[in-house]
Amino acid sequence: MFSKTCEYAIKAVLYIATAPEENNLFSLNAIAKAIDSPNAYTSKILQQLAKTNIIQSVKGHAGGYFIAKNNLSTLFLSDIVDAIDGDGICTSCGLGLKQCSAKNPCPLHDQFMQIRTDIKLMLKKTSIKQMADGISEKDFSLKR
Amino acid sequence: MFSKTCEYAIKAVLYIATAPEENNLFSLNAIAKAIDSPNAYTSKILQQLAKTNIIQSVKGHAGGYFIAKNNLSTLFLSDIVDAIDGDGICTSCGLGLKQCSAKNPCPLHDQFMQIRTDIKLMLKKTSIKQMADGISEKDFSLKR
DNA sequence: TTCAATTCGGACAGACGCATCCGATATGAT
DNA sequence: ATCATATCGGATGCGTCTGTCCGAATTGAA
Repeated sequence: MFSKTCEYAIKAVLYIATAPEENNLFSLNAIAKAIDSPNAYTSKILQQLAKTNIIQSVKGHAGGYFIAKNNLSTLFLSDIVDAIDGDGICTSCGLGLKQCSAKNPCPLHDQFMQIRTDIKLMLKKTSIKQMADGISEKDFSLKR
Repeated sequence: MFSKTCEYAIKAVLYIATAPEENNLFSLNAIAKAIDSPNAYTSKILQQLAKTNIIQSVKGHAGGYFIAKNNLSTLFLSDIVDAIDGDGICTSCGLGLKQCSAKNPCPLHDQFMQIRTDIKLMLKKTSIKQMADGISEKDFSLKR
């Protein structure tokens, strides 16, 4: 469904979003450990998320990553997926045809239309904050 | 959604399934041309489909590939996807967690459950024969 | 029998996603 | 100032999926 990079990104954002207080910082090491991801690779992903303003970074001594509180309330799963994998999962043809459309449909077009619509809707309405709150409540796992 | 290999496989099977008469043979070259796929690579995929009995092959001069008529009526999209990509698309966790389940769910588990169920159902009930019939009628494209 | 057409099967090449390494840069503490 | 602790950014390596090459095997036709 998602690329491995995107899976790491989602887990990282969810973990950062569990911060109980505003502007609570998490270091790269803490994040990578919490989501059981390779340290160096996770660094790249966090940089990418910072560049697209999904998370914020603080450089230097005692630095780390956090999510601005005003961002958190408007942050959805779709934002992360778009930033990392793009929106191909919701738009591209099931057979990989570039000219596939409602007017010029591939044989699978109708079958996939509904699925893609459902995925798009799910990503759009799944709030990061809501999921992060669920983690602290129910001890959801971000590892294994 | 699917691997490129799987996309080629689906297109190839759909093309072969458009045969108007029983046991109508298509050569590798004809298939690759019809679905706009690399010749040599398509060969590998057709071998794989033949090994899993989704299609049948005839070796030697004037050989080629065909689908046994009694197979065609019971052949569904899920058969091809299972043979090439496996059933991970319908079963594996959205975050790539191996121990994710209803008892021990990841934060995305509930959201993905419905999507995966829908995909599985769609693949299971989408008949190759039915789609192939649609191709001859409406001039669906298997290229571009 | 010989030849041409075709699938089969193994080895190899290329591209891209995944992952690592290391120096540069930034920042707070001593 | 100097140092320790972080993130940043470029270069590089690895593995898998995608794709190619070529000879072997099979079959029908001349």
